[in-house]
Amino acid sequence: MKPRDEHKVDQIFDATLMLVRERGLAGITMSEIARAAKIATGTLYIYFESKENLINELFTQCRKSSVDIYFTGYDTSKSFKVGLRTIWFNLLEFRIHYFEKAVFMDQCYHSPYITETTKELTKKMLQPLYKLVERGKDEKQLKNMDAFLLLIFMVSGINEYVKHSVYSEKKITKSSMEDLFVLIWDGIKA
Amino acid sequence: MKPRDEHKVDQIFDATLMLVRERGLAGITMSEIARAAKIATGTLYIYFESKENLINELFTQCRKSSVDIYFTGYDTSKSFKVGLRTIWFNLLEFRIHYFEKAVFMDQCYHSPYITETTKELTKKMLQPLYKLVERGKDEKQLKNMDAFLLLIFMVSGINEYVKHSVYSEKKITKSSMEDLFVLIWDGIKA
DNA sequence: TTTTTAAGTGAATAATTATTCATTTATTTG
DNA sequence: CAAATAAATGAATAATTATTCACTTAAAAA
Repeated sequence: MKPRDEHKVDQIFDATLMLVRERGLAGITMSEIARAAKIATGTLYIYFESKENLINELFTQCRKSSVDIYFTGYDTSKSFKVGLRTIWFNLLEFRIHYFEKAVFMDQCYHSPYITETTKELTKKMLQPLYKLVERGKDEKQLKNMDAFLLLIFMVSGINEYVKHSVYSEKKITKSSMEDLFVLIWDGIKA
Repeated sequence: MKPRDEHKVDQIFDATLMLVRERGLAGITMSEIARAAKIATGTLYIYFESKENLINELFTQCRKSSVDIYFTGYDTSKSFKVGLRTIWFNLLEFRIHYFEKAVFMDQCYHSPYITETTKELTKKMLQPLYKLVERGKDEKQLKNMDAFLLLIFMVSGINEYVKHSVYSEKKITKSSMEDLFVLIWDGIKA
C-alpha cells in the first residue's frame, strides 16, 4: 500500500493561500490550485472531498495557527500592560508573517464557504482578549468604555496597517510597530 | 422606440450589493442578480456588457458616492481639529449608511475584477485626508509620526467597528461613535 | 519477488454559470 | 393608428469549472 504523502496537504494549502492572496477567493479554481501545488487535479480529491471542504479545512488550520501565535508567551500573572503588549505584538506578528493566511481568513468570512458555526468558533477565539480588556478596566488602566469598543479599537489598526504596508510596499519596521502601539495605548489608557 | 428604464441600473446595483453582502463576491451569479433585481437575465446584458463590467461600474459608483460623502461640509479654512472631526464622522457615516457598498468595495479590492488602475484611483481619493494629517503635524497638534501611519490608524477603527457592530447586531449609538473618536484623538494628539 | 492496496494522473464527464438570441412587449414617431 | 425601434424576456447555447474514473505508479506486506 502506498501511503499518503501528508506533505501534500501543505502543498495544497500553500498553493491556495498564494492564489487567494493574488486573485481573491472569487478567482480560484481547483485546476489552478492543483497546478500551483504541482499535482494532478484528481489528487486534490484524494485529500479533500470538495472545493468547499478544502477551503473549510484550510480555514480551520489558519484559525488554529493564529490562536497558537496570539497567546504565545502570554502569562496572566504578569501585569496588565505586559499582557496587553504581548498579545498585541503577537497579533501583529501573525498578520505580518502569515499575511496570506490573514487575507484568506478575511475573505472567507464573507463568503458562502464558511458556515455560521465556524464563524461562531472564530469569535470565541477572542474571548481571552476580551477578558484581558475587562481586567484593564477593573484595574483602572483603561478608559471606562465598552469593552467591545476598546477591543475593536486595539485590534483594528493592526489589520489595516499591515495590509496597506504590504500593498503599497512600505517596509514594516520595528519602530513603526512601536509607534502604532503608542497610538493605541495613548488612546485606550485611562 | 422604447426608452431605457434608467431606474433599472439602480435595481441591478442594489440587488448586487445585497447579494454580495449576504454571500460575498465569490458567491454571486448573473441569474441570481437578475432574480434579485426582478428582471430577466438577458436584460442585464442590455445595461452591462459582462459580469466583469457590471462589477467595475458598481465599484466606480460606490467610490464616487463615498468621496461625495467623505468631504461633505469639509472646509479647509476651519481649524484642523474641526476638519478632522468632519471628515472622520463622514467616513463613519458612509460605513454605517452604505454598509453594503463598503463591504462590496472591500471584497472587490482583493478580486480579479478590479484592475490596478482602478486601485490607484481609489488610493488617490485619500489624498486630501493625507494633506489634512500633514497639516495637523505642521500645527503640532498631532504626534510627530509617519503621516501614513497616523492616517491608517485614524481610519482603520471605523471599518472594523462598523463591521463588527453589524455582524454581532450591536447597536451603533451616537455616544459610542463619540467614544471611538475620543480613542482615536487621544491616540494621535501630540 | 510477487501481490496487494491505495496514491497519483489527467482526460472525460457533469454541473454550473455566463452569454446569446429568437421572440414578445412597450414606447415613440410620423 | 400603424410602423419602427429598442427594451425585455427566458430558454438555448457556450464557456468555464468541479468532480469522476479508468488507468498507471509506488510503496508495503506477504
